[in-house]
Amino acid sequence: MEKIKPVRVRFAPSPTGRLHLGGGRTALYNYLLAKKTGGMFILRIEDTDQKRYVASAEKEIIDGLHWLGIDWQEGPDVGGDYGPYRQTDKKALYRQYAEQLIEQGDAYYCFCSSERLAEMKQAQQKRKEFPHYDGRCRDLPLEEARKRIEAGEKYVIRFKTPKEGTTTVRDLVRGEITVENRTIDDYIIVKSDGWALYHLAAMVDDHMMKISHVIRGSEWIPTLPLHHLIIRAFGWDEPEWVHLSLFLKPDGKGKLSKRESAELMKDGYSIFLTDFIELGYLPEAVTNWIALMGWSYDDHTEIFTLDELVNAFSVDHLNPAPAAINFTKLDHFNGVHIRRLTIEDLAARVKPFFEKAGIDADDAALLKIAPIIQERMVTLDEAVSLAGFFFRDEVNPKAEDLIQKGLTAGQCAEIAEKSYAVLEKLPAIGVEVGEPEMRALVAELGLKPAQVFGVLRVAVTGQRVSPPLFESMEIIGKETVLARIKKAVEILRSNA
RNA sequence: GCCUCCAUCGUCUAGGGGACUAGGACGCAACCCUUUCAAGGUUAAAACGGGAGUUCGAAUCUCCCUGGAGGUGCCA
Repeated sequence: MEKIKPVRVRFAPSPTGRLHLGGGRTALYNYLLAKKTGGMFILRIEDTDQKRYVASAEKEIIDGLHWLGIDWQEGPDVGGDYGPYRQTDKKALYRQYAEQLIEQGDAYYCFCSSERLAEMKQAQQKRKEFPHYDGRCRDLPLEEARKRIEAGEKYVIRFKTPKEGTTTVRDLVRGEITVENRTIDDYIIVKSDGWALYHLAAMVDDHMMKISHVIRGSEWIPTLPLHHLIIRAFGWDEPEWVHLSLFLKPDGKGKLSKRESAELMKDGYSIFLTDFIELGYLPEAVTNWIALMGWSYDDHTEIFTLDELVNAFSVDHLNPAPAAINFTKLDHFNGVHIRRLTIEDLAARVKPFFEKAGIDADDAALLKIAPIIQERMVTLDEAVSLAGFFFRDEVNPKAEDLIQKGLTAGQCAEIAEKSYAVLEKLPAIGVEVGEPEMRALVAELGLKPAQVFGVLRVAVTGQRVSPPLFESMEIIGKETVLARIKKAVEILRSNA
């Protein structure tokens, strides 16, 4: 196996909202590459946009990442040697770098008002030109600009992109990306409020934090040449660029957006990472699922733990094509990972869902129930609908459920009564003692097993679909089982 | 509109000029197992967007078209 150099990578979300699936995957891949190469994974908060800042977002991002099992060696919460890790703590620093660019002639002050800019843009659109700054302030003498600033005029700082030739940047998943320089706008890098924009701040940070690989979403490809030009203007080393494919809506039409998320929640899905907790998904499953969208290992391996992912991960198996997310596949992964859990683990993970449903489920019982519901669950919350009857004092079966196909209420009542008689004589009810006796009864009555056991199942569990009957009865205990059968008989009689 | 990226079953994908009769997974269908529901097992249906070219040979390389996506903010 080839020896890979330790990387320094970063996940740099902006705290403007909730962490979604795409962000989670970007963070995951960064983490995976760092772990795999014995490198460093850094969390950086890009909060220079004061207007869109959401106070709770940083915590949500951290919680979501931790839930997936991702941790970092440097970040706003854990510190590190290359901080600060929050961009709002570095305003003056970005400013200083912007000034350097101006001194070098790679950037300039621009005094154009937003009104003029808007008009200009409109005119350009009319002429079917690509929208770009027309360069009015581009060649303003620096002295004059400084005087205007002293006089109190408002200004921004723009990067001076070359207007001739082409720029080529190499992306590790797509190869070379070439654009004509005239199509790269003179982007604003410092706003009139003095704050640096992403294009400047992120490049400064990546350089100062010695980032070796920038793994980010492909929505950054259009500005990649700009970033390349900025780095080159400073004379810095360029990181390796890795642009990840986008996540598309399940129908493949357009990228994920918040609009649809409310709709999704109704179906038990979400695009926000932390929602999956209450939806009953395992972090193992979500990780496995998102890891396999845009990346693959070989032509048949699909089930991975986080550690296995670390081992298997490689940037050259990244796929440039956008991927439509597929929630039914998530369901599949969740089922697989639930079945991989130990009984103790499953019991512990299912417990909060019982609590939320107002059911006081004790650990001992949970441990007994876990094995018989394990292979029947897709999501953890289903444990409640599947096994709630174990904990309820009473069960209220519906007559229509009690009555089996091809039988009358009276016949079913009789089945229940005869079953009661058989079970009553037993010292206890379970798979060993109980099932043989009941099978004998089935033969004696000349009925199908499904009919007899069907009556019993609904009587004891209150539902048509349940975990295995005799295992269930064993856990419930003889006394309760008999009481429930008795009640079922009453229900059937009154419906006869 | 303009710029850029992308293109294999419905979806996620394997594929790197001959090993392709295009493989796996989800989902779907059938069957087996079965007291329900699952899980499991077996099987089936299902794709190289179109056209040129390069080559003895193209899903793989090139070009064009088409389609899709992203960007086009004093957001990130």
